[in-house]
Amino acid sequence: MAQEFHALNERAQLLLKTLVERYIADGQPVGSRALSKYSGLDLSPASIRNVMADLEDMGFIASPHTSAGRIPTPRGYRFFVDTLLTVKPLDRIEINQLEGQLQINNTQKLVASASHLLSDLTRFAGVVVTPRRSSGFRHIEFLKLAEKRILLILVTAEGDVQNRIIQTDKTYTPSELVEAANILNQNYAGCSFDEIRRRVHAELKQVQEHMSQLMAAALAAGDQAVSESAEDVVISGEVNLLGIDDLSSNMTKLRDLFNLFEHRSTLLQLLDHSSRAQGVQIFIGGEAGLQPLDECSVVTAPYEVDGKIVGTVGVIGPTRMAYERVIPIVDITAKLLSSALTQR
Amino acid sequence: MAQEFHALNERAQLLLKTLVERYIADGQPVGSRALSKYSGLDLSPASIRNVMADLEDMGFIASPHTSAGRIPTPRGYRFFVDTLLTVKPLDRIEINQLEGQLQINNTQKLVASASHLLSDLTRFAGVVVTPRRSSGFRHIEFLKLAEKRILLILVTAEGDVQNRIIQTDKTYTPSELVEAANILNQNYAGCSFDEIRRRVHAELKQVQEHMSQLMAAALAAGDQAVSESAEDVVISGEVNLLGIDDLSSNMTKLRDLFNLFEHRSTLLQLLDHSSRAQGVQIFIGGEAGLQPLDECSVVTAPYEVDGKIVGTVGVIGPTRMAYERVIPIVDITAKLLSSALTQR
DNA sequence: ATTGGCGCTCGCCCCCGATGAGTGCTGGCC
DNA sequence: GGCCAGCACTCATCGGGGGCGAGCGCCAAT
Repeated sequence: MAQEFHALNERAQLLLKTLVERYIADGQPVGSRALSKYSGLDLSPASIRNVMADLEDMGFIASPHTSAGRIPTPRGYRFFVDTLLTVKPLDRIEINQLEGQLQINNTQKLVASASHLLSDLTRFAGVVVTPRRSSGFRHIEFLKLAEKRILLILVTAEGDVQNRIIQTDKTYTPSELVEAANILNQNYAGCSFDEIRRRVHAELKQVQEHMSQLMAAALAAGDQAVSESAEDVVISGEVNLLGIDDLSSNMTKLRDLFNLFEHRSTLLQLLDHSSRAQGVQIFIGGEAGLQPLDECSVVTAPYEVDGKIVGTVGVIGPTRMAYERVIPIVDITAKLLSSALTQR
Repeated sequence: MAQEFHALNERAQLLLKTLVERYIADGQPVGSRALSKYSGLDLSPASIRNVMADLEDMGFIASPHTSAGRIPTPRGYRFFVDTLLTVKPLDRIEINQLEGQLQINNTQKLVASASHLLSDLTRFAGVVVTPRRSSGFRHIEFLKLAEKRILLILVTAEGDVQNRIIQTDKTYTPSELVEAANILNQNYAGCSFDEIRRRVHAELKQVQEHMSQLMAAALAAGDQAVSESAEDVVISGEVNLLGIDDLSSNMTKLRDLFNLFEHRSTLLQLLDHSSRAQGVQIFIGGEAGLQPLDECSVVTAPYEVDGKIVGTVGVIGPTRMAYERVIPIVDITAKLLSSALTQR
């Protein structure tokens, strides 16, 4: 009534805040009585109801049915996280503990342990988009496994190791393999495979026919190896979501959600989207445009190597999650991952 | 009454068989009327009921409540799969199709695709125990990533590639790294790390101090890399189990089940157990001694390399599964995997 | 502007009776 | 002795009806 349309006065904001907090804590629709008790304001339930009606008109809250309390709408959540939420950063000690949990054996394990960290801490699903790989290589090696079976080992510029088995027509001697690897390593380390292919053609006419065959195979394999695992999503702790009653009530929704987890590519789009911005981003409900995420929120943060964003970490949980806890966790994990990757 | 205690006459067997088949097909308790219709025998429901009472006394079937039909007990299932079931092997064409689905890039991918194959075909969860690795190595290599950061690449005897990053105290030159690798490759390829450690101590006193430091680090890393990923379980298609109403009715059980999937080691015990025997093995319900598998069956088969069993493939699904379909699938997958691994 | 009061709406729960599937038993028939 | 029609009985499921209680909107009084 007397409420302006989009502006929320202080009282309304405080009430919205406590309502969202209560709902996140309890999972029960919040009524005017409860709100008058917990808001700190000295108002009777009746007055509260007036404000609640306004909040409902403005689309911040809704009631699931006539005689229940109110619950936040997606828009209500959004306003909450954007302007009402106060996150307290983790203290130094906790951060140090987390740091110890990150395995730094190699990139794959590092990424996996970051994902586990997220899911363990939040008790939701943790997700990490693995670093985008450059298309060049740092080192290449051929190893003879058997007649006409060669193991190709390829170290990317980032220090990741790829490997695959090549079937050849011809039998190569170990020294031929070493020679081929040497040529590639000495002349073309750091180049993209496309470039190498062009230059090998142009510059190495003198290279013996069978050697160039081997190299072609290597390049093709390298191409594929790089493009295949170009970017991937690591998810862990999906199990945790089974315990969340917000989600597990709708069996079909739950299944859709888990199907989404198997469809890495769809998820990747969403998460990639977030790596354009800096800092923690939050997608509430279907904001991402994915139905299975109806009742979910995704909290993400990009991580970087040498100041360049290379991937995203995140948490997927119910919309009704303790944002003030999850946000700093995601934030810190991204930072820890950044620094762990930059060191190497 | 007139029924001998443990022996089932032909009629009883036929009825048990059709009962189990009907129940597997419908998921509904089977009553005497349905059984008299589908058994092929020309018997009235009343007569069927007599036999059913006997079957119940002997513990092969049970009724969930007074006025429902009967469902097989675990013991009933066991008898069914052991002596009543007729599996028809897949025909050549199907097998060839499957063979095409197995990626043979490298062992990890091969195992992963085998697991996917199983889950896709059965619409249950597919599981593969990765091959046990021998503790020796085929090839080792050090690569300098940065000052005091060395990438260790280790090719196992089976042709798998492991990698990890070593932090060193001292800065090594690339040629030192090559030299160290050469020493190891030329003298100790194929030996276990324990053995190498002893022999390096004894034989290479003359090796410079800092070199032996590097090697110690390498050996430690190698040890750990091998033992860490010594044996692992790859699961895929867990999602499929969410759709099975036998399982997803009990939310808590479902959660227990998914928790089991995260506890690889527990699962490993069960699956390892199966790799002692030859051919397809079936665990019905809690036969494995794991509560979460109450209403599940596990169908497994070992696979081999060069005639030696090295791992297990399997399917985890509801006890009420179409065994005559699942069994040949698991069987064939194990054989395909064996041959794919033996080739290399 | 705030608030106590009042009537109203609904979701939840429990009880109840009807329905129907399936059983066990009995007694007669071949 | 095996088979089977008939019958009484049990019990899960389903839909309807009533009581309960939470919470709301509105209004009149302060």
